[in-house]
Amino acid sequence: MSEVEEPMRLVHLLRGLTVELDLFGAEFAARNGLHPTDLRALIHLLDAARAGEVVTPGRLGEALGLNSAGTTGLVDRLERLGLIRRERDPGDRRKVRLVVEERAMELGQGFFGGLIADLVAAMGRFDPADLATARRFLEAMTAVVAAARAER
Amino acid sequence: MSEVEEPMRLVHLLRGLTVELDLFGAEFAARNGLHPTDLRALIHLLDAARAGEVVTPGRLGEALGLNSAGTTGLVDRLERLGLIRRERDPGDRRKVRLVVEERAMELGQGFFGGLIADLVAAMGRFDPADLATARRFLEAMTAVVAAARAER
DNA sequence: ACAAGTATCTCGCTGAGCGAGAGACTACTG
DNA sequence: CAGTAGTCTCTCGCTCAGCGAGATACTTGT
Repeated sequence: MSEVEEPMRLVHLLRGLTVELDLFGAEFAARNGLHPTDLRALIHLLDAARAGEVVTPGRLGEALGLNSAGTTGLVDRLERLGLIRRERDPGDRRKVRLVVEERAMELGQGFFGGLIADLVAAMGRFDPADLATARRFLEAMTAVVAAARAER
Repeated sequence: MSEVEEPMRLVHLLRGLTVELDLFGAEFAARNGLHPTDLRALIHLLDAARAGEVVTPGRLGEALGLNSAGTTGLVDRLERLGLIRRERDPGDRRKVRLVVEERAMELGQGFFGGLIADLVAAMGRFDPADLATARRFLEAMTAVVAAARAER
């Protein structure tokens, strides 16, 4: 194995993996009458809910790279689908809290649940030292991409 | 480290990495007056060109999940930007060959070039055995996602 | 009380992508 | 070989996600 070939092979693997994950997400979204943006929003909202953070339309729009008008539309859509609910923040009445509904959790479970279980099962076939190596590797790659993004 | 925690941490790392890569791509696309779809198309076309494969609008649309009308629009856009050129297939005159222009290669280089160099440099700080492990890991995860996609 | 700042929403618009189907060409069948 | 079915691409009309500009409602500092 040449010293140049192996890294390139890994680069292509990384790209291929992101493509597969994107397609998986897009197909899941389409099957549930969502747009890719809706799914990304849902993921963001569920992550925040699990971390106990309050999400407002402003924060959500910023995370997804939408302007305020687009964000209002997105929130309208999610609300119409019964995935979230708007609630005025009692402390600062300019703000709106986006509350995740039960249905959204179930949808998220349907999306992630099976895939995560499969991924974890596949990881079970690696020994702990290898998983630690994989983790170091992924952390290094993520740091590189994040740095490239920040600098440009 | 618990036996359950480490895999979940890896799952989140994988997701985080794909998010970073997506955002990187989206920002690059926006800066060059492209839509995310255009960039995905460009990547597909460059991959095919490197592999010496002929791409037609039909194949491209299928790869990106677009219908024929959307594909025509996409190809129009890429042609207008001077990234590709349409050529009738002399063998089967129903088909159109999408020929990648020099400008597209340069754009692709601008997108991938720097990032790939950084990724490869970061990989250089791992020893070959670790890279082999990372590769096995990525191949396993890609296979899981591909299988999940195929089955649903 | 007033000005400046912040969070969200409304309005009108652009354009990506869809469904339906037309047009051009090829391949199969009797 | 004619006729018909199949394939590839494109056109037309439409829907709707997301944008820019600005209105509205509320908060904060003076």
